[in-house]
Amino acid sequence: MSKFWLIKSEPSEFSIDDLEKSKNQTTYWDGVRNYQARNFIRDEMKIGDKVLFYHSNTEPNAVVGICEIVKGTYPDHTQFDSKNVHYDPKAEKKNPPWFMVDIRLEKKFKKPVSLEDIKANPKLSKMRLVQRGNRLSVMPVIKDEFEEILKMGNLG
DNA sequence: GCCAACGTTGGC
DNA sequence: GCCAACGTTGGC
Repeated sequence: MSKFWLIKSEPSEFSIDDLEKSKNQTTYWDGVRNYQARNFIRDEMKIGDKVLFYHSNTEPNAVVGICEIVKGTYPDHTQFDSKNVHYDPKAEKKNPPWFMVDIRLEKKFKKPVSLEDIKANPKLSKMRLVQRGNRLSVMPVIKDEFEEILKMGNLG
């Protein structure tokens, strides 16, 4: 039974177009440095899970595509790389704190589903994305919400 | 650019 | 373990 997720990225850092241009339209999802998000990645994300790709801090903020997890959780190598912005000097190789998965682009929305549209849809009012003070870059989404967003993006 | 809402850090 | 100070996220 696969699960559903939403992951955020600032398009200036890594956009869905960057993912589209990546080899095999696949990338590793590095740089998560929040324990709650880490727990989702480490403990719950599985190959075959579906992921909404969300652009944050941009105009418009929107879900821009769907991805699939194609490689399960493994240590995020950037935590050990002192030249990387995500370097964590406290990370120990024997017991790495940070993990990542690989995602592959499945579909890019022709019409992105904007945050505004999501907020306007009562069926989506319980999504963590629209709840107060939410700052998680990785969050679970329930099946009904996932399918509703697909419909809104004309992919249902 | 502002700032609310968090998470993290570190002194005690 | 408390909590003030600080840093970050991310919508607006």
